[in-house]
Amino acid sequence: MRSYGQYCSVAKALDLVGDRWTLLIVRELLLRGAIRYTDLRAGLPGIATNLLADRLRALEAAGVVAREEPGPPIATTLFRLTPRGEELRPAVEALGRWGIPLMVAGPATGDAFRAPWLAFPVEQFLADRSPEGPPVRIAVHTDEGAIVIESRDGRIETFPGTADEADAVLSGPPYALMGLFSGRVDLPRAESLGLRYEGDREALCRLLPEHAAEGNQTSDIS
Amino acid sequence: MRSYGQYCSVAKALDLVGDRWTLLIVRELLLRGAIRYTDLRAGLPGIATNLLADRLRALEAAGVVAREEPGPPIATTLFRLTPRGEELRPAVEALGRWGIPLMVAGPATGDAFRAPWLAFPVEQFLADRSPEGPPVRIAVHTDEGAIVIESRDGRIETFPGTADEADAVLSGPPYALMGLFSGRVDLPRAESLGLRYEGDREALCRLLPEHAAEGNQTSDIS
DNA sequence: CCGCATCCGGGGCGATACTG
DNA sequence: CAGTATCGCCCCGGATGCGG
Repeated sequence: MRSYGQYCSVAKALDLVGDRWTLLIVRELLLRGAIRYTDLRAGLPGIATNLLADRLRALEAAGVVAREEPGPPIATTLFRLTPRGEELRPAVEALGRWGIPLMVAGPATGDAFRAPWLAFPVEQFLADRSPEGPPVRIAVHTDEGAIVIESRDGRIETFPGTADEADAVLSGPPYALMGLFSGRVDLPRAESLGLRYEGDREALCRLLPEHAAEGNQTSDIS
Repeated sequence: MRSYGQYCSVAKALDLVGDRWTLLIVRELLLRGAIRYTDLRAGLPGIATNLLADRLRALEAAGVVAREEPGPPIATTLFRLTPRGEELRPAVEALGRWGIPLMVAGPATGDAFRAPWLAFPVEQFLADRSPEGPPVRIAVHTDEGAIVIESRDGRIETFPGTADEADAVLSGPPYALMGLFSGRVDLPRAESLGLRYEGDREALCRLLPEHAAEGNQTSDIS
């Protein structure tokens, strides 16, 4: 990209990661770790393939991304963030936090979706209300992938992929999941938006924000 | 800007502030508060005037910037961040922190500079080593503007402009100031880079990082 | 199939000139 | 002072090709 030509740390940062798509590439690498070019591309719906190659080269030159050629069990190239690239996490997370209200407002028509993107809202909204309790694991399944939400010692973490032993399994359209996570709708209302769940309801409500977890008792004195 | 079309909070944020120059405009508004179009432009060397107008319109539509028409003592328009725009501060500061190593490395030839941009490194590197002491105020003068660094109750703040009653006054080229603030060089070495100071040396060394403040005693037992 | 390179059309961007 | 107007250019988007 063309440099801003300003002796300012914000401008210098944007000289390296201010290009279109660049911070979204960093997002994918933060969420997915070491990943192949093709999977990276699948996580960035809409990007042109030549742009992805260009950006990866530029990020490599900037010391943000490293290319990894594992020996022969694996025949492919992996891309990963360098430690310096990992240091972009606070910046990407801050942008993600700022964008959450725009996401709660609902998807635009035609918006693409990938399950790992839920990590930002999850880590923003969910909190363990019984931090001393045993670790809890929630699987989230969508049409476009799955993530696992784990809480141990009161800390919430998310990972892409499925879990063998989950205490509960959530599935449904992204907007219903977002409503539930953000506390904008409660569980019954989320179900009317298409959400389904099975497993330990207590485990689920332990992590959900107060409003979303309301009515978690099958019979409750109103 | 063209939307990324992704139902992700980072992508949604970048849909609004990911355009070229946009986050630098937010930077200026964060550093300077309510400000006129012309001063905004002066704080963004290199921007094309039509782009600034376009971006301000887009930011206004996005609810990030508000246009203010003060009554007739003042005959001009002021631009300021809305509360929603102020919430971008963590994101801009995180990017600024990430960019600081690039700034410590020194300016590129031809880089423009404005004094308020020092706010990010100052708030990153400086800390009050005598938080219980009386408030201290350092004026920083450069060829391209001045800022004031204030510490009270252990908290460091910076403001654009000059101070009437400063405990010390620093002046010199940006690179020398950055070296001193970052602790890369000590006071004598900063002077050899063109830095000048007058006033209370103790007050200065109270805020500087350890290495920069070395040799702050006129006669010291080595 | 994976990881690109090439080509081409359109629009965002940069620089300058001009105006109410 | 606060923009608008204009015009190249290059970045970006989308499609296709291609070597390993």
